[in-house]
Amino acid sequence: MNVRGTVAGSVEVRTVSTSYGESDLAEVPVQLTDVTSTDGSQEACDQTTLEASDGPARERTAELETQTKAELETLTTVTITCWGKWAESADLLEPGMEILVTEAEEREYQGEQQYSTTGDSYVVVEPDFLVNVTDIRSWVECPRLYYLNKLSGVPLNYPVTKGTLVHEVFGDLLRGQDLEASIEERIDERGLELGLLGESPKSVAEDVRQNAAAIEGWLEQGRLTEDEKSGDEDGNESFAPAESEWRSEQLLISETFGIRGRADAIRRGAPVELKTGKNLKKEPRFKDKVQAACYALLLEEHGGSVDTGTLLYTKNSALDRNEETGDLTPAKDFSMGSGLLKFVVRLRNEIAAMEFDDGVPTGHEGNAKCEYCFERDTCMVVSGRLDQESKAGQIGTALPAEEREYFDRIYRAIEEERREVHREYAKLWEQDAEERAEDDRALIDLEFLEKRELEGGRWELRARQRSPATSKIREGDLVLASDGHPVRGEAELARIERFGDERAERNSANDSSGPQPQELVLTADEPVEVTRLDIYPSELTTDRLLTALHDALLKGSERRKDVLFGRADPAFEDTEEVFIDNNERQNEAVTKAVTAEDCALIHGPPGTGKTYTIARAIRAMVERGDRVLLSAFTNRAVDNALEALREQGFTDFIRVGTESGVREDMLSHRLERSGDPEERLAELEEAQVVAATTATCGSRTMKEQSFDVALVDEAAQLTEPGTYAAINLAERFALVGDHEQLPPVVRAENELSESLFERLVELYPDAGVMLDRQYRMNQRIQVFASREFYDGELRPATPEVAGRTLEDLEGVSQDDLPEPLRDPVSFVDVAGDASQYTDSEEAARIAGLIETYEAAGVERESIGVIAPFRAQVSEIGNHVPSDVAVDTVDRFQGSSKEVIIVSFVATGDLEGPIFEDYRRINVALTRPKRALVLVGDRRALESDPVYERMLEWADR
DNA sequence: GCTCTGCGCAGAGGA
Repeated sequence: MNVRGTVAGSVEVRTVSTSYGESDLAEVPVQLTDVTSTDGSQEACDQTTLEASDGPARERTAELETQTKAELETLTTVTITCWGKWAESADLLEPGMEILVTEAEEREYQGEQQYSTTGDSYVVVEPDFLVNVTDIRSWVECPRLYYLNKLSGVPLNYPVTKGTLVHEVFGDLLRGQDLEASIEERIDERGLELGLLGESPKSVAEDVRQNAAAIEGWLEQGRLTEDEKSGDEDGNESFAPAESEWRSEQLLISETFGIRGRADAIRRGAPVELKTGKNLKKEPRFKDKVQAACYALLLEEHGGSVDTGTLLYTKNSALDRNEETGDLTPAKDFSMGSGLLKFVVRLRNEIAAMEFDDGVPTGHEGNAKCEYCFERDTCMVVSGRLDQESKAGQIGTALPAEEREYFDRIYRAIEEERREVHREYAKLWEQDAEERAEDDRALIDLEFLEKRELEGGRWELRARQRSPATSKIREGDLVLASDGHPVRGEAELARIERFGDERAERNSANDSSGPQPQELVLTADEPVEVTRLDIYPSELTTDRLLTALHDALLKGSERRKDVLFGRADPAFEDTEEVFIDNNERQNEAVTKAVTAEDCALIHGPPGTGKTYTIARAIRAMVERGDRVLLSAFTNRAVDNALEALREQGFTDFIRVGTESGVREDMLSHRLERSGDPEERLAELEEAQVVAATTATCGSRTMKEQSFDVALVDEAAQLTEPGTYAAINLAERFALVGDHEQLPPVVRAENELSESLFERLVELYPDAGVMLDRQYRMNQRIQVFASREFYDGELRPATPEVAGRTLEDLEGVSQDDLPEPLRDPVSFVDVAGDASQYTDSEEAARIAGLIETYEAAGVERESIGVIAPFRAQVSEIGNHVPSDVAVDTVDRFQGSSKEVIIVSFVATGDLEGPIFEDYRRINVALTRPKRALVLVGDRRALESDPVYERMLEWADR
């Protein structure tokens, strides 16, 4: 049986003598959460064990969860005895951690129920924490390596790029591709990367060819022996291996062992790992064996039974005949006993236990000799700066206490975010399909339509929704495509190429028959018969935040840090130049941005011409000879700023980003990754202005770039390390934002929810400027936001803006509106229904309001509806025509409409963070130009002072 | 409980 629970006390480890001799054991007090029988017959297929574990045991878990804390404390804890080497893993446990023991034995001892490990058992610490195979690999070599990779990332270097290329070509060969065609294509794809490395396609191709020769020879050899066995003599020219024998690059997740990774290849169910190094020894390198053993464990959970692995060292050639063995091939087969597999799980447990604590790791070295280590310098610098003990020694001086304290704090906060990502992974198997679909994290019950092999051996897969459903899955996303279950079934990492059938979209645009079932087109390495798609959680963002923090604190200039830590005031040059002559604050903002020697802060309330100001500042910087990085949290903001630049006649910029992220009208400026290395490099390096999201600024490519100035928009929506990702690349920086609007989106409540922008604005009021004239709202609309959020400083830029009404629009007559709606701000009292996140009465009333405005001549496209919850957004969507924009507050930020209707979904009380955060209401109320209608329950709104003032303003 | 954008995924390796 499998036993799972939460550690409820301290673990006792001791040595006892048994009939087999001395043995270690650890006694772990555990509060059981799950006991699953595994003694089913051998024939039992995966599906039945699956159902068994979803049955009574799950119900018991649910029962436990609903019990009160007090009740839980009185529950009896049981003892799990971990024998032998498992005592080492048990010794890592701390109260609160989760433990899973497979194939455990149950017995009664002195009236107490006990469990213990058996010879077939595995002990898994924190099983929900998925550890990467490559992390286990570096951990076994030296735990410091694991930290260093995590903290500072792996920079661009040729050996790594070459290794990647050889792997890609290997995969192509397995998929039956022609060698030369594959090499050419793969090198072309990495044009930009090779350009940055200063490599020519010709020499790289030669390198790859040499490595590939070893692979081809080996594949050919394997094919011959297979042919002999099967008597097949069809003389097939291609090296394409028999389909059933091989599988390339499979992503595997183990919910039992808490491991995930992608195997290079699988041959007859056993892992094959490719290494582009040379190894003339008889045995594979130990860390390589460990890596292969990880994949073996993963494959075993997916129904295989694995006892061998193969390592392919492609630098070995026939000339390198091994002295000892006479071995001619680059391949080394080795057997994997249960001892190795268990050792691997214990390594994995060490990482999982260490990551349970989210503090900065101190790190300890393995037995490897530091003098041979390629990471030695980085290792010494990190130990020196963080004042950690190091066998290799330390370089540099330790960070001052306040910086060290800050580093620790932000490190923890980022790790908390990472943990949230891990919780998302766990949900892949903890939630059932319906729950995931309800959470918008999966599309289920898809109808598989067809698969089509593409050139290059990949597959195009098509599926269709049986009924319309919403999800967070979008075009360009990477998803887990499965035939039913993302972890237990056949699953493959796939990219969403197209989402939505064009025909269906066109048909639904003009009727209100509601949403149509959508058609999906995906691409993947293998032809999965897709019936379900799950969002694939990614740690990429947290990884990049961590390296941005590392770079800012450990590698950043002292002057920069003096400013960040409040030890030196930002300095500015003098200038008499006037950049904008009709708006004093905008001119001051551009002046500050251009003359800043450290940093400038531009506070831009709604409609104050932020984007225009940014574009003007960039042009002025370029004129002074500066190379400028333009960045923002979202793609939309980056493209908006570029659009403003283009409107001002400036087009010497390059947009770096993904094809699906960059807006269509900016795609012509997008830097392609593929092509001629020198051309790509020139495009990037010769651009005066480079624009990318902050996430992209943390990419390997962008980290190779340097700038004079970084200008960051939407800075109030960025976490501190998120901001560093951009400003680390530049000497000076200017942040533009509004901390009275939406804060950063973070999963966990922590330090990351305050932006660097906000902190610096408070720290250095003199380095900042607030734009105070807005070009959007009728004066009456603007009053409340100005008073409530901007100390009354916000005012209309011109009399025209102050006095704008619907009457100015062509074909609109205010006389056709009912009296209350003639005022630019009005309130509609709706008693509302009792549901929590929707309100159908409000929705119906809003539909009526839209008809009223339409009757008065207002076009549907000029009207927007804002609701606090997505549920209400779709409720309203069911009531109103599809050409009226209906969205959440968050997604409306940055845009505006002539008429805005706000649905408050407020009945009874106003509890809930959505309403507590007044910044949200600021955003909602400042979207309209000419008319604002508030729809909600007066009594509920009056219960809060801010909303009460809002009503007074609307009532006037 | 609710809001939710990004990112070539994971891994590629030098003696």
